[in-house]
Amino acid sequence: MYYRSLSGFESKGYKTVSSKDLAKEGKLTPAQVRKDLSFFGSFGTRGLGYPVKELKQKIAQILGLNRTWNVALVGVGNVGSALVSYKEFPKQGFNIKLLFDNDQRKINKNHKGIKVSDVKNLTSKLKEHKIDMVILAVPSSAAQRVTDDVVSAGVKSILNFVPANIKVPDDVTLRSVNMAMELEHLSFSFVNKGSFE
Amino acid sequence: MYYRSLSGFESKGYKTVSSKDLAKEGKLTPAQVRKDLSFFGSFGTRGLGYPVKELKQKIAQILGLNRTWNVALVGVGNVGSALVSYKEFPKQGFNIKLLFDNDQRKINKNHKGIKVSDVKNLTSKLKEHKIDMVILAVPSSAAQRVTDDVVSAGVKSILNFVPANIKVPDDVTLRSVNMAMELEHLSFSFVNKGSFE
DNA sequence: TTACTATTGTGAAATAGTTCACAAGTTAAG
DNA sequence: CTTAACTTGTGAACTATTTCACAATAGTAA
Repeated sequence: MYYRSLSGFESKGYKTVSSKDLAKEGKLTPAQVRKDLSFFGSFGTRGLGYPVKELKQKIAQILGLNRTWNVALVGVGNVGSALVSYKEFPKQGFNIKLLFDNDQRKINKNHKGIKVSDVKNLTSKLKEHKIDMVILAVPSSAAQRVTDDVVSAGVKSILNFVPANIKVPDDVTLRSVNMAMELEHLSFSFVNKGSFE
Repeated sequence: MYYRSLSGFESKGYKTVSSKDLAKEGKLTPAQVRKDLSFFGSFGTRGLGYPVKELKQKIAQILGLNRTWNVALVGVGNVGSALVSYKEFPKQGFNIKLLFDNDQRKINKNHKGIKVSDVKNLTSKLKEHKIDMVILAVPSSAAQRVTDDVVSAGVKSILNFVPANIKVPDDVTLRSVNMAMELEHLSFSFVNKGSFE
């Protein structure tokens, strides 16, 4: 979030920003901002604030955005297709290099300039192309099976869009995005307006 | 998350589950599960556990899943198209009733059985069809403008897929999904493996 | 009935996270 | 040079969340 805010301040021509400025962007307190940043180091100057460019670069380094990542996507359905075209990914150094599906009608066809491979060759191709991260967008029924193959290829980072409870070993980072859950949040807030939240 | 776990236990034929069972599903402690549930009431039986069906129904009620919601989607691009076809939405009672775009080539065409309307008529149509929630999948540059129209139509719940910092009044619930941020999480974990986390 | 095992619900204790408040440093104006 | 306005970095205070631990039951078997 700070990274995105800083990009905004940078394009507005700011040379420095205060913790107060950053706080306003994300509904935080200035103290929170200072504590957050000070966890990683002492980037600001008393009386002046934080240097926008340098802080942005520091955060890029912390987030691992100052390199490129080889990403593979499994499941070229509705969600998968959308992600292939998602422009933010390459902008931040996440390059989708391989696509996989199990549908013969899709295999070997080009999809936004990338040839779709048979998911049967998943493990070998992931190794061969030195893939760092895998995005899962397969049907729920196939999710665990595909995940096991991805793990056996040595991939340590998985972004899961399947609404299923997937198990991975401790040394693998799994992050799940469940769009239905996001709408459930809204309906919860709606129903319980004022009570909890 | 509990709702999803309970669905799983239900289809496996469980009549009751313990806090221990539920904890295993979501990497929580049994104490956490009991505290979470007890916040909303006392649903279990000592010695026995929680009745799966009843607890699931209770959570559905808490989340607002025991009714249907009228949803509109603005921006029928890559992400928007994927969401229109997302099967989990109708399963949980979220029915996409209206689609909007500003591209003349898309307007009045059918998209998965729903006619795409001109975004010019957004406010009036949202009111007319009693829309409860709006999903935003427009380009960043249009996000705030569209949001303002949505708010002025009286919609109180917005799910935003645009990677931009959108402002809404306090009485409107805005939830944002930023897919690039999800990959940043993975790269952060990768780079800082073992250090923080 | 009794003994034993399972399991909830919940105060109390322990951890974790946030905000406060202020010394220390920076800039600008007179 | 002095004063005033800012603003960081960070212990200390405060607030919130999680875990512990145990009384209170429920089920089962002898």
